[in-house]
Amino acid sequence: MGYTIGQVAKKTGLSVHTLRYYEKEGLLPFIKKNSADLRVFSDSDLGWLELIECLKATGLHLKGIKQYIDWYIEGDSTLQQRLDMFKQQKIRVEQQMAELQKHMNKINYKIELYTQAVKDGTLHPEKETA
Amino acid sequence: MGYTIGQVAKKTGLSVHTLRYYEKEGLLPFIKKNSADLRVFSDSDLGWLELIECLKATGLHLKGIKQYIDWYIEGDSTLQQRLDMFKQQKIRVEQQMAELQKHMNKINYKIELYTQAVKDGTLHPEKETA
DNA sequence: GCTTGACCTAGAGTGTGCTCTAAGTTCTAA
DNA sequence: TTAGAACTTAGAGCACACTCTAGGTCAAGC
Repeated sequence: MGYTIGQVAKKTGLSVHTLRYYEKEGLLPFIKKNSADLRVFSDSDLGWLELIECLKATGLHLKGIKQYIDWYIEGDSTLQQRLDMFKQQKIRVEQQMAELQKHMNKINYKIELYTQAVKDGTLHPEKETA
Repeated sequence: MGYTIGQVAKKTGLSVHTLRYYEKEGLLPFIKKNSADLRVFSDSDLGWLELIECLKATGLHLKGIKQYIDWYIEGDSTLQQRLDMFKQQKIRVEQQMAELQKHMNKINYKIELYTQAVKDGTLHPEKETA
């Protein structure tokens, strides 16, 4: 229930530099410091890091994540904005999934093409535009 | 069957700057120049741009895309490398899809949470780590 | 013949997200 | 009590992928 920055770095795969950078950017406003001025991460902070990772991986920039956290801090008056943000993010993820499926189809086609080409020892039809 | 850089920019949504940059980086080695030194893009070049987009969107850096194009230029002796690259890329896309599904689940949970919170006018349980 | 617009090259500048360095403090353990 | 590891801040540096600027060419239309 209390982790050092090094422990959190190991747990999350982020570097200690990145964790400090996130804090500086206002993405981790709930971290405490102990008497020796060392950061003490709680389980809740780990939860925030997971959420940051989720929003980042789905295309939100740190600025957008900060906006969400600022809304969170502001309290119940921003519930609608936060809901809207998640709804917007859901739409993005759906688009990303559709895009990814299209890319997968193209890659599968290439794998077929090149599997045959390796068998033949040559790539004949050059269907690069497929 | 012959497009100016401006026409290709409109078609693809890339800027003319980006297209020139891609060429400079060796990603478009098949583009011709006409007598006035203007680039002439062919349909095949548009196909290459689609492939570049596909590889970029699935996590390959321009350097990796260049590697593929260099292999392509090198000819049949690199068929196996190119096949391996596409297989590797397929694995990446599968991972990305799984990740994206996890993120979608988290976002859906948040949408439920905040939909209820907006109804209630307040967010009680603070299940940020869910 | 002159303006406009699209193109050209070379190279500088920008935004994002880290990543590292320097100089210093604090804790642990031999 | 002293070495070493882990932490601190402030700020510089870096990689990537653009993005823009300056200065110039060229073709078409008024």
